Amino acid sequence: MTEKEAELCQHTCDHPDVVDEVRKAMPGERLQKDVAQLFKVLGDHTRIRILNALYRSELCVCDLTSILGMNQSAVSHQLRVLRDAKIVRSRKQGKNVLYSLDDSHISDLIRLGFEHVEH
Amino acid sequence: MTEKEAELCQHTCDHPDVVDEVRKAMPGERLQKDVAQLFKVLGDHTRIRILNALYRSELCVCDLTSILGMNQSAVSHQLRVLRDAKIVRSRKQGKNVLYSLDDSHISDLIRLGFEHVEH
DNA sequence: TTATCATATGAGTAATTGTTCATATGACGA
DNA sequence: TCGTCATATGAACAATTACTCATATGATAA
Repeated sequence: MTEKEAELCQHTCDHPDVVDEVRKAMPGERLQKDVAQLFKVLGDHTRIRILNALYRSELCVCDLTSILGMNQSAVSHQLRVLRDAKIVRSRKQGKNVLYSLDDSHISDLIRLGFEHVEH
Repeated sequence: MTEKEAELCQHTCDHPDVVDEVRKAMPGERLQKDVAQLFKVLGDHTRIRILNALYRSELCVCDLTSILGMNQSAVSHQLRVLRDAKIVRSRKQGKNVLYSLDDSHISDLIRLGFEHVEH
């Protein structure tokens, strides 16, 4: 739809003032993109399983591989996504790399997600 | 990785007991899939923008089309995704269909998401 | 050093997804 | 009834993504 069409649409609608108000109250695009990105990273079965495991304990890649019953490469790839999103952090310990949740906000988010789904 | 390899991996790792504990404490697969699905639906820029708009007011498709500056078909498609996920609900009013957030849990989730991103 | 183990990563691929275009549905006013 | 408006939906397409395979890195042990 072109901008002109959207404009027209606004005029014909029932609540042009509400629309204007909402438009002004909308958060910035950057912020909304970041939030969408955060949820997108949380929105994957494998990654949710990883986070549930890390919610209980700091674990190495090998532990996670075993817990999830997946191949090590797949787990590492997903850990990278989680690390890039600053949802988990890692530290080296000898040959192993130990992962843990980065932030308590994340646990809250996941908990709330489970609460919602469980009704 | 085969199951046998995963098994082997567990033995070589530093914390086989922790791994066992975590494995037992993991939520059911169904539940984890549902949570991942919920976050996945929230994890899209357009849908987050729709939810932010509806957070302020009940709105018809036309209002949303105008606020987002997108074509009507795209908005309708995303509303369907949100409706299927029971994140928004709709009611008819004459020619229009009015959408609103379905549940306060959802507002909480989104608010938490923004709080996290804003640091 | 060399062999082995834990982890990371690039390429390739199949599946999913968001948007557009065209069209359908269904309600209202003339 | 007819035309118009608001919304919904199917098909097509481009972009993204999760996984696998093969290989690289980097640390430890012999």
